[in-house]
Amino acid sequence: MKLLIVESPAKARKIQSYLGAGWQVRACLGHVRDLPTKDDTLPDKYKDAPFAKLGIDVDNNYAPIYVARKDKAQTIRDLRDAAKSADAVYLAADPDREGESIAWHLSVLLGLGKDALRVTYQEITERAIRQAVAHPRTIDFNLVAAQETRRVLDRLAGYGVSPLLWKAVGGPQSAGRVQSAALMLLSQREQSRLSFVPSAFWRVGVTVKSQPAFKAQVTAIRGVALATAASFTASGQLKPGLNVTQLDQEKAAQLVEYLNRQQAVVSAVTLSPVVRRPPPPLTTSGLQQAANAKLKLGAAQVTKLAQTLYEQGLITYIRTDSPHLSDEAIGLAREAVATRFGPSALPKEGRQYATKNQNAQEAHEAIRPAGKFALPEQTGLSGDELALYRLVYERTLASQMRDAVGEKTAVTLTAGVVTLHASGVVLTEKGFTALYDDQDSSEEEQTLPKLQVGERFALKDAKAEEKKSSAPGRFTEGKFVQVMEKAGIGRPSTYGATLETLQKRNYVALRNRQLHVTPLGLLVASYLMKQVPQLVNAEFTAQMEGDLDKIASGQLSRVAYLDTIWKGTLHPAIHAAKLTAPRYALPQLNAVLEVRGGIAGLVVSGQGVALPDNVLPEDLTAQTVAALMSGTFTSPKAKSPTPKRTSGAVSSKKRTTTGPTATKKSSKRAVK
DNA sequence: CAGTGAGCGAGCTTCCGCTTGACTT
Repeated sequence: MKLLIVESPAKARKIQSYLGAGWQVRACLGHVRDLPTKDDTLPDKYKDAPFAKLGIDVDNNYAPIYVARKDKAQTIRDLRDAAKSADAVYLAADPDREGESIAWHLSVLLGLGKDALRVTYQEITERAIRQAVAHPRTIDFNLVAAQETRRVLDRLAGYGVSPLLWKAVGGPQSAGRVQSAALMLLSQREQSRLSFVPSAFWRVGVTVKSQPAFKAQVTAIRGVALATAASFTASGQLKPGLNVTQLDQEKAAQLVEYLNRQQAVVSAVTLSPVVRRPPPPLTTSGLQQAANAKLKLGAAQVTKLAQTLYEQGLITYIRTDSPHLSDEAIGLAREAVATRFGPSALPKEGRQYATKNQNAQEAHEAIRPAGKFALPEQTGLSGDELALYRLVYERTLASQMRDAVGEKTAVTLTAGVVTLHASGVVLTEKGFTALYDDQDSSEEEQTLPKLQVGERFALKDAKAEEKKSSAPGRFTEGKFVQVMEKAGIGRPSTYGATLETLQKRNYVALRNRQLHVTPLGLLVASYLMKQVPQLVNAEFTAQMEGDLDKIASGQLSRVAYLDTIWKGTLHPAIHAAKLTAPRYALPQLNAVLEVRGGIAGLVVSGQGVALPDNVLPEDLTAQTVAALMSGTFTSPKAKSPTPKRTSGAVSSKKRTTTGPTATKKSSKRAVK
């Protein structure tokens, strides 16, 4: 009897069915050993070591203390028993950095030694599995070193910087390579919104009485362009060096009257082909984004639903960064498309998609229907589960369908001294959009008639409209998962957990499905930016990934790299960091955000007041600030009215606020 | 003398990434 150990139980069942008798396939459920946490009891030799809590002996080549994970005690016992009675043990954790590490930890726990048998495969088919077990290799210790470097760095950074926040901010705060970089991205967006000054401008549109009629916008007067949102800076000024006309209400009204008396002459018609490619098959971040946008589901809920679909064998593994489809999957998808839309809906060859993500590890396939591609209505699912399966199903099929093809028409018209523009798109071949449309349907483009240069039309219904430039929008959970992926922060298995941590710490809160940074979050981000800028820099992770690759290929030593980062950068910054409580000025309100004992407060002309739990920066206006200071403030809208759709991650722990005396009660450690 | 409350000081918090059930609310 041979024992094969994989990570996931679902995978184990599948592979067991391929290998059959003579093999026992078991799952280890991910990592089995880790650095100690405060709940772990250490081996006697480390009990009194000064680095026991940190779990890393920095002065001894950053040697980690590894302990068997408590939550895996039963799993480890089972695997040991199985290994004892096996003739050979094959370690088949996922083919990536973490998987190689898991294989090594297993080899230690099961006493398999340096020559333990390691196997990897890229897809789960009988042929691929048999091929893999026929050609085992040994563990790649450089790759294991790369993982250990990542783990050690994260512990050093997290346990090094978090205590600064305990002292400067108070309360159980936290910082880390991933959560703090994510908080910084959100905080920068919130700050640019806070400082944004909207600019008003007028736009004038008119209906052109052709057959059929269409709408055109005024773009210039006497050759000088009209101001648009893009003409203004974030501080509400016209961009320098820009020659534009800025209408006021009166001038806009004059223009409306002028246009209604004019005829327009077509002065230019530009036709250009439009080709839209289908979106790629789903990855974890793509699923989060699509389910959030189309089904209004929160990150935690998408994960939960997708996990149940995975466990029912309806879709493939849900934590992946690869859009790759196996040949078998492409065949099944093409078959399903042909059945539904006929063979003409398919391109000659199957489509394969490459990842755009530099940090992708590509240990798993894209998220797609598993097995025989059950039709959504045949799955027996209902509600959100059905909707999510349908999304996966349709995105997979769409990725194999033909491009949507059409033509874009752009028209310029002249009406006296006024220049007008109109454009329209006509799809001549619907392609994949017959099944899945990823364009926002609210931005539907109009259809223009065939027009000739020199044609003349009357105008009617001119309308002037005041518009305002708007600040960059906040992120939804789905959108932000994509931002994290693009920045290389976090992994498919942690995007959701990072969002939960930020909410649990009360740095970030969801309102109307948008991620807001809380006052506390602004203060923490501003403190970290000032004292430990290296940690909040999104580039930090990207560079780390490059260096980990060098360690994995043997070009860089683990100790040399950790010395550069820890002794050269992070440790000096932590050592020099000031422990003063952060402040955040709100100049428009003549107010300052401060923090005492982990609770954000507002100070106006020497008077301080603690902010209630659910007050967000967007709530802080002259009126609310006055109400807060006079004690007549009532909390903004209570919890979201549709709790089913919220992520479920929001901490509901009640804080007792200390009222208007919070500032007076300043503790000395927050000052010194 | 017992009960109360202000004031002080000690002890605590934390990271990221891989996987699911086994727990309680």
